[in-house]
Amino acid sequence: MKLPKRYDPKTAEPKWQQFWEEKGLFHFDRVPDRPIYSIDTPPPTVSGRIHIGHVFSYVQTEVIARFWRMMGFNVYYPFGYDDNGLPSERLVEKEKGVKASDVGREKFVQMCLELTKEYEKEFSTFWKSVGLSVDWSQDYSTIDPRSQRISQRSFIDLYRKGRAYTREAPTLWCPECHTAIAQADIEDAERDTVFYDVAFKLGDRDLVVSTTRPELLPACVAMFAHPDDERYAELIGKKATVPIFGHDVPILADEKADPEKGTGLVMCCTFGDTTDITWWQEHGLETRIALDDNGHMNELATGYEGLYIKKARKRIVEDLEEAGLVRNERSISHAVNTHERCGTEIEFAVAHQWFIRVLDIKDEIIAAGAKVAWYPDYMEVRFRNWVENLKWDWCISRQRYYGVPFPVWTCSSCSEVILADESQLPVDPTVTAPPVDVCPKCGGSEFEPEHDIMDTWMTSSCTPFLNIRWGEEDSRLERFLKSDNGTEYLMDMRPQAHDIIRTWAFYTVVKSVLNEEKIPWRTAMISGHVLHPDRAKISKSKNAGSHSPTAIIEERSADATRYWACSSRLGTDTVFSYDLFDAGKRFVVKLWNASKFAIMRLEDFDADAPRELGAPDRWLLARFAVTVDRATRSFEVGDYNGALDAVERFFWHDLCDNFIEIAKKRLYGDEGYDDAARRGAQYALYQTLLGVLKMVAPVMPHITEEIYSLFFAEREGVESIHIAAWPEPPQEWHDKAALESGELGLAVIEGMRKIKSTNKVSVATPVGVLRIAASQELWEKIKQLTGELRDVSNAEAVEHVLWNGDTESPPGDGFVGTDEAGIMVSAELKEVQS
RNA sequence: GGGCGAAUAGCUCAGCUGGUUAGAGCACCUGCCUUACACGCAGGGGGUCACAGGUUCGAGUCCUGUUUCGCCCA
Repeated sequence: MKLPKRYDPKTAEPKWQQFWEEKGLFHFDRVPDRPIYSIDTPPPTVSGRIHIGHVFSYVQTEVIARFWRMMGFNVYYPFGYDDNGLPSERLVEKEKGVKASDVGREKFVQMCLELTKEYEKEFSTFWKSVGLSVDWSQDYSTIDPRSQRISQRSFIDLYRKGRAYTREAPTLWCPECHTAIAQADIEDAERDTVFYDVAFKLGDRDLVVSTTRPELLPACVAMFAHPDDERYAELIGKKATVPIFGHDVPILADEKADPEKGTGLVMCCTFGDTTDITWWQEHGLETRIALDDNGHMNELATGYEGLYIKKARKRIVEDLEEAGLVRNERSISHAVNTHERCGTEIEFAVAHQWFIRVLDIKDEIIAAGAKVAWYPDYMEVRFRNWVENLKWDWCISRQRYYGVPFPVWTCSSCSEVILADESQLPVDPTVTAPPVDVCPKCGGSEFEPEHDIMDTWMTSSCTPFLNIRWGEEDSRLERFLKSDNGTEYLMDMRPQAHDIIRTWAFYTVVKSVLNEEKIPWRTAMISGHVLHPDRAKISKSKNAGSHSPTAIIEERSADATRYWACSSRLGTDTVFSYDLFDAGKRFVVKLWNASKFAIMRLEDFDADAPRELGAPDRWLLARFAVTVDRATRSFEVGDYNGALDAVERFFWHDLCDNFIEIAKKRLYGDEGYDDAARRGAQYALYQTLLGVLKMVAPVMPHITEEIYSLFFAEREGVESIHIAAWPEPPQEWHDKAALESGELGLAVIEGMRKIKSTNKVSVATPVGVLRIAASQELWEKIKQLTGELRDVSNAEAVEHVLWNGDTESPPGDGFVGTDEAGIMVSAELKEVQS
């Protein structure tokens, strides 16, 4: 059989993707009797464009799925879409040019559903073109009824366990999105602003405070100085008058007031920052709210009502200046907290919100995180640091529309919380009546449905539950649950990028610990980011559009792209460059060409006929055995890069450049070799090429499948390389002596090649006598290779010159050294061309 | 200010538990159309492994400090 001259990924890749899908090769339970390996795939938010960073991350983890499948596992690798929540809402508002509040809840939710469905189709098509070995029949979306049901079930369980609570409290608030948010939704941003020194009055005395938020003057409830600050010691306990607004506020002492900052005197407003909240709580201060939910001044800010924050600030500063109360102003750049979804500076609002109590169990969460094997391991530290630094319970209510509703009603007379019945789930309390007619506590019959929806992370933190169908009739908990040293875990692996350790990883651990008292996964594979050449992170919100992944896959092929993704170490960021795509492409071509040659020479290979393994064959098999060991150990701990490196080196260097060159004449069936010797070479070639294809298959699934299907599939009796068994070299291939003599032989070849290269002649140039100077001991190891050394050198004869290294060079002319100590080589070139 | 990571050839990256002369690809130089591959092959040049100390028989690898960059958090 003759393979076509060239391999064309443009036609081959879609062909194989279709083949895999039609054959259902990646279906969970295709081999139900095998042990399960389950993967908690990240459901991407459909609100963002797919960028090359996604491809980087997904490929790095998907190759591991392919590896375990070949290792004989029943791999569960689903796909999901995170389509509920604020990100999707913002997408719809942007694309359709509407505001949720104008359209109405029902209509808006409908628009969200429609648009996200469209995007999901696009996403699936794209991910198939990358060659992900996903079982598409297992896909889910975080807004689908089952996800909503599981999410609500999880909430009800947390409520019953006393973990979910509601209360009226100052909460992080986004005035743009008009909703409460959680600590994890905050992003720091460097912003330019102005520091104003504003004079308060105490009698005739000026008390100057520095502030960047003069618009919060109407919300000022106190002034603070450090207790040791002598400048203000006598003022503590007195009252100062707030400029413009004229109300009096107490002057108090607290250690959190920094004497070094500004004048050392600071105003406390309800609420400017978290310190204000602490002071407000600890000192029992009054509450003066001057901002409404949309970031406009309210009636408390007399004269400025209805103005948006920035505008109010400008006007108040003007009025202060006019009154001569601004003593100084200077421009500064400082870090502010913004909402990561929209970039708006966050405010604080006092409102009724739902929370998950986590601050009291930080240690438990940290301990659970420590039981997960993080790859790379330092990612666990990031998880721990985040949990240690938590300041808020997890705020899970959002004053939005598109998301999972709280399965909750409240008694209108006594505020008793009424939970939905399991049979009602999923439930929208605004359209469904509560499961009771009268309040079990007070007998009241009026109920108020909860209008808020849950934080989108409340559902995405359930992904292990969605995968195991937690609490559902078709629950897989029993099947998926495994334990390791007494630690029970729900799934085998969580793949994700490091930027969402604080959200997705953290919340998932919280849920698994609280709902199930288990850790969510045995391992977590944390991948890095792709950076622009100017080192900025490529992400969905920034720099989208450049390096379109669709274009890259089309131009460079999925295999080359996957090779690129596997060329940097797990967890580390990489600067985008086409260099490694090109390396991947060359690897594909080389695999094709080498296979073309091999298959031509293997066509008549009869594995059952007697064969004799020559020294080069034993050397190759020994090198192969070492390579399989390393590749397997690497893949087992998620080190795709180490595995690929080992296999590529073996293939290119050992198999192609050396073995094939050395064994060529034997493979051609040239004179001087009998059939058994030829079959020895064929055997080594067959085994190692097949093994290489298998080990490369996780990274480059298309080219390997193409080659495998053209020759190996029929002989091996397995229709696809991706469900073939991972190579397992027999013990006898681990042959130390063969390795040693092989290396010596290569040293001879290197010397011979150097002679030809120095003389600027072709490597095919005939040689008279090839002389090998070596000790008797070394020669014993080399001499079994004389036939092949003669072939590869195109020499008439090979002679041994006894030389123990006791003289500078052996007797005779033209000897060159080699990398192998103790061997020198000379060769008489027959047709020296000038 | 705290935490984590990175710093290796002109560029993009490897380098596993410390062990001869630090690797790959691109780029560069010299050759070679060799019955798989010129998208190739052979040979070569190029690195004081950020800097300064330390541990060790031995350090790119471990420890301490410094500098620069990135990420996360205050």
